[in-house]
Amino acid sequence: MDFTSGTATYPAPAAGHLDFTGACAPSHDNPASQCANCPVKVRCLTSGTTEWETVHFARLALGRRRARKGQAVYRVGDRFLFVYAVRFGSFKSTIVLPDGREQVVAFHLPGDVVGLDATATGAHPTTLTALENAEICAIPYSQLSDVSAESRTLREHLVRIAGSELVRDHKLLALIAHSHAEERVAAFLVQLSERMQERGYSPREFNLRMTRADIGSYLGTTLETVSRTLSAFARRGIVSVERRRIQVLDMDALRAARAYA
Amino acid sequence: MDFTSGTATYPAPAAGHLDFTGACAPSHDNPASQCANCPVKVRCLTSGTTEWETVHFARLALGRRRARKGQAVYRVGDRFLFVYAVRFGSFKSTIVLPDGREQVVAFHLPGDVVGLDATATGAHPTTLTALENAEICAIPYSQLSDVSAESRTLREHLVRIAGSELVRDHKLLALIAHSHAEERVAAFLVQLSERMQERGYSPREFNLRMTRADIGSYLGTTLETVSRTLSAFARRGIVSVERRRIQVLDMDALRAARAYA
DNA sequence: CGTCCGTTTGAATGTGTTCAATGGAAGTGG
DNA sequence: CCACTTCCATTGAACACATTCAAACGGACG
Repeated sequence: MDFTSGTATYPAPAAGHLDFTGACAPSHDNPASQCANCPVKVRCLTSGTTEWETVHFARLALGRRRARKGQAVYRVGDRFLFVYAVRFGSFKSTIVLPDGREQVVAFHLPGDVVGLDATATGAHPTTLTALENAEICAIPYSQLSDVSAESRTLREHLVRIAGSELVRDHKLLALIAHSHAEERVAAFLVQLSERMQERGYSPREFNLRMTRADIGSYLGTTLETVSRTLSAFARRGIVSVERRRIQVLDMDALRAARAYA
Repeated sequence: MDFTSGTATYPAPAAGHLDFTGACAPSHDNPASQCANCPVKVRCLTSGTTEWETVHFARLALGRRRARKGQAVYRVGDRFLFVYAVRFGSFKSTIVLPDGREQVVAFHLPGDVVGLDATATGAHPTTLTALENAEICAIPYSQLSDVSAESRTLREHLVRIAGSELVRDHKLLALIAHSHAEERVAAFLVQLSERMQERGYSPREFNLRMTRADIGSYLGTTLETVSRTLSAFARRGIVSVERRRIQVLDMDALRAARAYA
């Protein structure tokens, strides 16, 4: 994680997007220019579209929104109007259990497109909460649907985003259903490490932006178990844990510990 | 389940579709007539489309396929060419764990549309296996994408199908992550009961078409625990269990036992 | 400077797993 | 058509793992 501080040691994306307090207009920019400069465009909706298609895409009335740590972009039950793309910062998606507790179902990093699950009912089934100060791009879904009529790439990309989420959910399901706490935490760290690397950050050193409770909820255990497991990994020299700062000392051992893809 | 035998006691769909050995052509029917007569069309892709859109939909080269109990329609890694709609019978979707074991991620009933998760990579991430003799409709995805360019309803329906799956997965995730075995089994039975009712069958009496091992895998527990839990419910008079035949004797108690939506 | 939140660690408890054996149903092949 | 085989389900007992309850520590923030 750690998308706001400048701790990336790997070839980081142009540092401009880290400027949380920057002077960019907060909403309804021209999407063509907005997307052209967006550091995460390769992961976003426009990925793979031709120039011709980008013209159509430019018709979208995109809006940027900032979210402070702990703030919700949308909540369970909110009317579905926008799909969102993370520009920088990180988020968690949670559902509300019948007893009122929260269950984390996903963590989102820059470039992730979020909210398509709301197409099921027209209302958001999840709450999207910022884990740190962050910025997100709001894309009107009805307009997106219009534009996708004229672009096969975009049309299929929309379904592919949902499909990718399904694949991830199934892997998570398998992880929770058939592995022990240690394997879950290892898998979580490896997954995070890989996602960091994909975004140009170090896969071996990063900050967790979520609490132990969030991780525990996501992995189907308790915060105590997460804490104990991290300590155990540290004791064995696999990682170094210092509050939320994680250093992977032995990636092979970590991968071996997860026993899951 | 029990979609092949004639045990439905509720207003059942026209019995014609139960004719597994019927004389219907095995593939490449005219979709217009095929869909018009399909007993599950209200749940399928054409749901909500106007007559005008149905004309476009008729361009699709649909193909029917039969699957015997235990046969796979597609396997992990197979190239993604078709989306499938269950006509009758039931299926399970499984992923393969690194150690070779199988993990059930979904059960499918008539009208369910399956396979969109393959859009993520162009290859199927799951194996689709028939739990009984069944029939399924194969829809070429590229053609579907073409047609959806001209129908907003179909376009959004495609995304909605994936979105609905996401919502179900998240609920399953929460169930496995934060509840005990008894609640999981109760939730499974209630969910199945509701899906039976939606399809015009009795919500209080049905056959499980999957093994205890399948249920256990799906619920993140073992077959022994499933068996024990069912026995416990039977002992308390909540259900009657006779091999795979389930009778819900006290639906309120069953709903209360799950403590989950 | 004080409070609160998040994290770590300990100890006891309980739930589900694992290993094992049995019984029965269904399907196969002679 | 019967016998055999195989798969599926049930139940028991010992064990292991994670949860729960509890306390203490440290950092962050007002």
